[in-house]
Amino acid sequence: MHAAVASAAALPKALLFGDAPQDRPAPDAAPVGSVRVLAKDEEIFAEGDCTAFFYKVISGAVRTSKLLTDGRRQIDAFHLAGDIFGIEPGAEHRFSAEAVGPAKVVIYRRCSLDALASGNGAFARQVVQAMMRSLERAQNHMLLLGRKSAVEKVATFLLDLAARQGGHVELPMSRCDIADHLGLTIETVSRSLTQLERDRVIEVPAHRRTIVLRDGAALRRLDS
Amino acid sequence: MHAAVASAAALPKALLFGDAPQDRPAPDAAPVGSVRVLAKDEEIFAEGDCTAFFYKVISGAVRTSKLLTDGRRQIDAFHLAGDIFGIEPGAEHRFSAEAVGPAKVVIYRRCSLDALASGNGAFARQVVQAMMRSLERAQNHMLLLGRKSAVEKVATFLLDLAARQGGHVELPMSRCDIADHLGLTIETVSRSLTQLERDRVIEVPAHRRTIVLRDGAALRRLDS
DNA sequence: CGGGCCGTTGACTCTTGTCAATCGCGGTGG
DNA sequence: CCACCGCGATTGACAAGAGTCAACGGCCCG
Repeated sequence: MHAAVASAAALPKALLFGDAPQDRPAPDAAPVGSVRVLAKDEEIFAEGDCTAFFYKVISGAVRTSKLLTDGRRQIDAFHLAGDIFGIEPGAEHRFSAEAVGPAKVVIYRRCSLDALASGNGAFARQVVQAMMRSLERAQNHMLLLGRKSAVEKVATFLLDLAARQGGHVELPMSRCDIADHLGLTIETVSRSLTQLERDRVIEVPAHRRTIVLRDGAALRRLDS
Repeated sequence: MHAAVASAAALPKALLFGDAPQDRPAPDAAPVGSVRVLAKDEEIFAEGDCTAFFYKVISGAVRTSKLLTDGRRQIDAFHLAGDIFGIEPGAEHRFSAEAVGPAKVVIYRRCSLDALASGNGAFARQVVQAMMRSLERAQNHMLLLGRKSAVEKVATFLLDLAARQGGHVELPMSRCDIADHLGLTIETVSRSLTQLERDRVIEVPAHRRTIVLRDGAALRRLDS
């Protein structure tokens, strides 16, 4: 069984019990730039919601993911402080987004996107760049998903996180989230970390949420 | 022509041959580009090449792919007639592109992309939409790569191709290309097709480059 | 103290990859 | 015309990597 199903309890309640439409931000409720404070696993938007807004992470981490009908989940990306997410081409979100832990996001009206058409502002450029970065990340991620082994996937993931966090690695997400991001199971993620630890490439202190990169060169070799 | 194909072709035409040429400022928006005729496997650009141009397929098919250092390849997408490819965020291509078989492409200068920053309305919007489509495809593909079984991958691939070709499936690419697109090996692709054939879901005439979809419902079930 | 999570580990299974043989087709040259 | 060759695709036997199922340990929190 896949990780996502195994840990049904960890999935947002909204997913399991259905989500009353009024639970979600009403299309006109949020002014540009308002902040929303989120609890762990709280849903920001669901697959199929209309794309009235997009978001920027202030603190914490957010995951965007898709589901197959049988519950298998693919996390597209983790978004950390400063990242923009939720920009989509169509009228409906094709991903759902939830807070990984307690988090804060700023909400922007999607129509700000139309500034692209008329706007030469710095903001428009920033939004377009965010989109391009998403695309770039998606492309790299496809290579990872389609062609890398479990250990390589984990190594790439750690290096990526280290680069985005400034050298150290503090995992804001669960093994289940990591597994769904890398197209693996939680057991395989765990075993890969154990193997990297055995090979003295990383160290994983007892809390298991911090990772010390011991041999960056070895990691980069795995990253190809 | 079926709706799906018409809409796929409509975007590029609007983008590049817009019916209101006068609202595009001339000098650095793309002049209708020169045509390049390509032989099978001929390279259009390589990973690392600078992104001076982007392209539209006139005929044939083009693949964009990435390589790991050990030679494993992930094909990002196949681009058919009417498709635009080669738009990238950075100064260098992070993919290589080659013709799948004999093909023709139109070449456009990339500098038209800079229209984004200076805010030329219609053109900018459409380029952004093309980018968003790439992103959408990338995202769907990640789900496929990370979470679908071999048979499911092949089923999805066939349905996608059928939608883009107007209902029938004529494979312009080799099993090897398909395998690299789906994150499989050629043997597994072949076995999956054989299994679908055994289950009377598809038929594969002797040339092995045409596929008849016999049980679309079954395919869609596999597609989830 | 007890229960629920989360993560790790072990034993086993199974899908997919690997390696190798074969088939069939199309082109080529005797 | 036909034998030969090369390439792409298929098939089979086997190996291996990852998934599944299950047990366990630590930690937090009531």
